[in-house]
Amino acid sequence: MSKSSNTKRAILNLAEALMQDKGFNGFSYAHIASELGVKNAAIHYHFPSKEALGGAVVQRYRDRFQLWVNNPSVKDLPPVKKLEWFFGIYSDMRADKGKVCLAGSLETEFNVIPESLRAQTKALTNELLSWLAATLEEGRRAGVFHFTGDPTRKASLILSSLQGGLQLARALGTDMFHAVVEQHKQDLLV
Amino acid sequence: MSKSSNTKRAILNLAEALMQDKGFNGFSYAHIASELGVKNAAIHYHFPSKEALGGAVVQRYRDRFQLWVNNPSVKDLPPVKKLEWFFGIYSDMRADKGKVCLAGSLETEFNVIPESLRAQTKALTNELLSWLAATLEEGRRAGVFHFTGDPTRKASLILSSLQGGLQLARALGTDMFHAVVEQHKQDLLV
DNA sequence: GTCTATAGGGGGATAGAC
DNA sequence: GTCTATCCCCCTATAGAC
Repeated sequence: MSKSSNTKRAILNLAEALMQDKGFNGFSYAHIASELGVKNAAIHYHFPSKEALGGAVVQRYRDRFQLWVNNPSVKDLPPVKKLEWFFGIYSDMRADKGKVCLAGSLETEFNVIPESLRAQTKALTNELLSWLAATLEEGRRAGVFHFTGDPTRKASLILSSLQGGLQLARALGTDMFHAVVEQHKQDLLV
Repeated sequence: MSKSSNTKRAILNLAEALMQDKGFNGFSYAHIASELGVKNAAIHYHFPSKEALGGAVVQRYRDRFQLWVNNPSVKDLPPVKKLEWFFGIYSDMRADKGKVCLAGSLETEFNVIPESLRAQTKALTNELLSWLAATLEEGRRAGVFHFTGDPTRKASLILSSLQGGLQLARALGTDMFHAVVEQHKQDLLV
């Protein structure tokens, strides 16, 4: 039972890392198996199909984000600190072997992944965007963020640039990603 | 000879569309062959390997962009119109079956494509960013664009958000992409 | 829970006829 | 230039032993 949980969690961890590194269609059961020192079939025992494995990865990713934003250590932060925390998530991905955002990876592969994963991708993206829009609105009302128009519109700009920035950094280097973050701070806080 | 050119060009066109739709590792020679009504081997005659095909697609894409920006019909445009033209390229991709930017697609697959394609991706991204930065600087000097900091920094924000915006739109709809563009116009022109 | 063994399909690529 | 035929590899997935 505890051994089961360990393997299952290890598979999830590796699958998540691989999806952010190579994409859903860019890794195989063999990658995970060899890394974990088990055989192909062992993975199928825990996750009957690759589609199920991918779905579990995204579901856990979503749950983790909701857990974070509902935790007082984030929820009670002032808007500026909340945003810095959010930017930090993406900076950490970049620092962690040049990973990209899971949502961005799945959106790029949108037309070559199973329908259930597309649905998971939509849900994840919605949740990221909703939280960001709410945070921007909160900050503008508090007078610390400055932007015009609908908060959701500004949120879509920021979210898309963080996604795209992590990708851009693969071609042009980490500085490119930090430039995106710094420019947002300039634009919002001035 | 003319028949050769026709087939070769048709392969390039289809491969480019497929890379923007499904990614480099998301399409196969079989896709192209069946669509064109030829056999697998015919494609290998024109492009010895998939790597060569992908490289030719990106090279043509780069050449086309350089041709555009050096043409008087774009080169002589005022900065605001230049930027609108650039945004229009991405809007057209979105309208064309939800394609994403070729650079973004390749960056997401960066760790699962051949080295020669990675080099092509870097070159393409550099060229897009350089042109955008120069245009932003030109507009700021002319007093029509308003932003603070290095033009390349602002350019990296805009480019990454266009890339990411096309991807976001796959999950949340076309409005999400237009929101990104509109927000940029607000931010720059106010 | 994990193994061996294998099925069954799709992928890129090549040889040689036409 | 395009075809048929085929090779070989990697993939996901399953059956049944341990």
